[in-house]
Amino acid sequence: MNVLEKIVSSVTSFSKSERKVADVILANPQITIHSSIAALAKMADVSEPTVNRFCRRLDTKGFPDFKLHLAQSLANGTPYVNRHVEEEDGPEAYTAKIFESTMAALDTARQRVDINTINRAVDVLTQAKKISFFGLGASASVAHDAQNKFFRFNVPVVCFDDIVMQRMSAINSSDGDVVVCISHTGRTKNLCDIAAIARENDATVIGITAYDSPLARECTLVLSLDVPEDTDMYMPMASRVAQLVLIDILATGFTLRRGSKFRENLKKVKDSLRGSRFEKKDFAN
Amino acid sequence: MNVLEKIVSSVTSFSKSERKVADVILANPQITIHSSIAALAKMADVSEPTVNRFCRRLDTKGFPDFKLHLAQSLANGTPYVNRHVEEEDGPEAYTAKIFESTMAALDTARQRVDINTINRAVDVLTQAKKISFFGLGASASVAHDAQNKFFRFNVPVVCFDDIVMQRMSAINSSDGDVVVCISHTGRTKNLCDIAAIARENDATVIGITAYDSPLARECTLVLSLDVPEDTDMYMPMASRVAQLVLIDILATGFTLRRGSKFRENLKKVKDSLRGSRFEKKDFAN
DNA sequence: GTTATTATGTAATTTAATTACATCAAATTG
DNA sequence: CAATTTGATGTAATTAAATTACATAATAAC
Repeated sequence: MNVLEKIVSSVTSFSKSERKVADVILANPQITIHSSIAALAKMADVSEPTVNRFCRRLDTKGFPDFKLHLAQSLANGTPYVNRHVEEEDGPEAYTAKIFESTMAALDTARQRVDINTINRAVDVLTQAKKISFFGLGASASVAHDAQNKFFRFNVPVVCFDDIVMQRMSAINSSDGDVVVCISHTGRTKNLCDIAAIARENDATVIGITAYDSPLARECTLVLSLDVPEDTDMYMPMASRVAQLVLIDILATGFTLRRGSKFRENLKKVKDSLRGSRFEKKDFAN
Repeated sequence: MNVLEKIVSSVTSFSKSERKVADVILANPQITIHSSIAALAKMADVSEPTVNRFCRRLDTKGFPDFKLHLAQSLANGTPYVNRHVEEEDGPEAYTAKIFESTMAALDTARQRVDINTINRAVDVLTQAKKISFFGLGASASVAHDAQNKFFRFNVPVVCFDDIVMQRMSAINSSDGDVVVCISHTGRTKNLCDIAAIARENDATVIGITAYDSPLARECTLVLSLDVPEDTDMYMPMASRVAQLVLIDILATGFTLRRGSKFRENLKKVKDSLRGSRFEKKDFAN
């Protein structure tokens, strides 16, 4: 266990002043390693020996040694601890926490995702006559993003965030069509209906959703992420980022399957933007 | 480039004594980080100031700072490197690479983001009469996502991905309105226009875009991320994830600024979904 | 309410690192 | 080849940083 994790895990056993030190260090680890013990003590509003004692408590020889350990922890790609945002957090604290818990979520997702299913999903997608992305609420923007990626592949892609359009589209689907339903919880009734309708019409249904959810049961293929979500904020955050990365992975798999000459296609799409953009050189100095 | 690599690469430019120091450090890096400057000087059979000068030559502040850098170098290969996807990668390989480079991008973004600007952006947003999110292409889905977050706060929020609607909306804006323009490159002409128009009409314009881009120049406040993007795929991936996390941060800052009773509001919004969802207990086993 | 224990801070001490300066070695020039 | 300059290196003094020892305050136990 590295020092940062150690601090987080033993935060309860700290005294009041040590807690202050821990908070400051966790909020600004980068700054800490470039600070003297005096500077850190001042930031935490404690005395220098308190900082020193804090270091010893974490089994380091002293402050300089502690900084060494801390530097190594930070270099190790940082421990992605899922720390919850709290009422009294300042901008530094909540910014760091959100970045970290998002990274922690991606780390979990990476470990849990089933490569086999991804591969099968890519299979299905590359052979699709038409691809539809459906999501509601926060998942709607993930669906949009997916459309933005897949339309480049010269495959008919649709994306609806309107439940009526989704229904109509699902009813019209047929063999060879792929419908991707996106929902973190997998418990949105309307979307479950869509999945069921699409399947009745012989479409292949891929669910980006929770394993063992009502939606999952309606799907041909389930890409489950099972990312822990900080529900204190009542907003989907990390889960949606994980979904997007999954979309990236599917899109990447798609292009790789199609081979290198297909990549030129993508370049053409990107190049088509040229006229609508300011050239980079105009602003070089 | 980390310090160890730097030592190796600049070994030719060292003086005789500096060379001795380099040799000792490269031979015993682990020992070095736990040695004093005196001990190291003795090992290398040079004077202490020589060691100090050696450290400075490597662009560190001094010996302790050098040890810090060395410690980070030794803390073995940052696990989250931005590895590019290659033609012959199988599903495992590209899945891992995309997860990793996304995490690496977030890590960079976290280090580069300016907390002060975030704080000011939150300030501006909490005081807004109306908030508009504008993006085009891949950034459009980020704008949608932002709308999905901010509409919960009981503030008028609009989001357009249609350039005509954006224009009309921007012209209608006035003092107290906040317009958030999202663009990775910051070089999309249409969006720069929108920002300019909004500013002419006294709106505050926040840009989530590249620092020192044409768009950035039109903005009141610039939230720059500067995330490295794998352009081989010709699709925005990591940059867009970083933008989303930034939106999460702004939304979180917003709710924290509004205090705890405001959080109950969010809960209400979430609870409103109850009827449209299958209850969890129905499926617990 | 008193005592013991732990936590924290102040001031002194020690240790480490840096600076300023002196000396030496090598290179360059007349 | 001697003289001068430049750069490299070391010595000693100085400054900065960290640690220790001790005192005081807070807390818990009796």
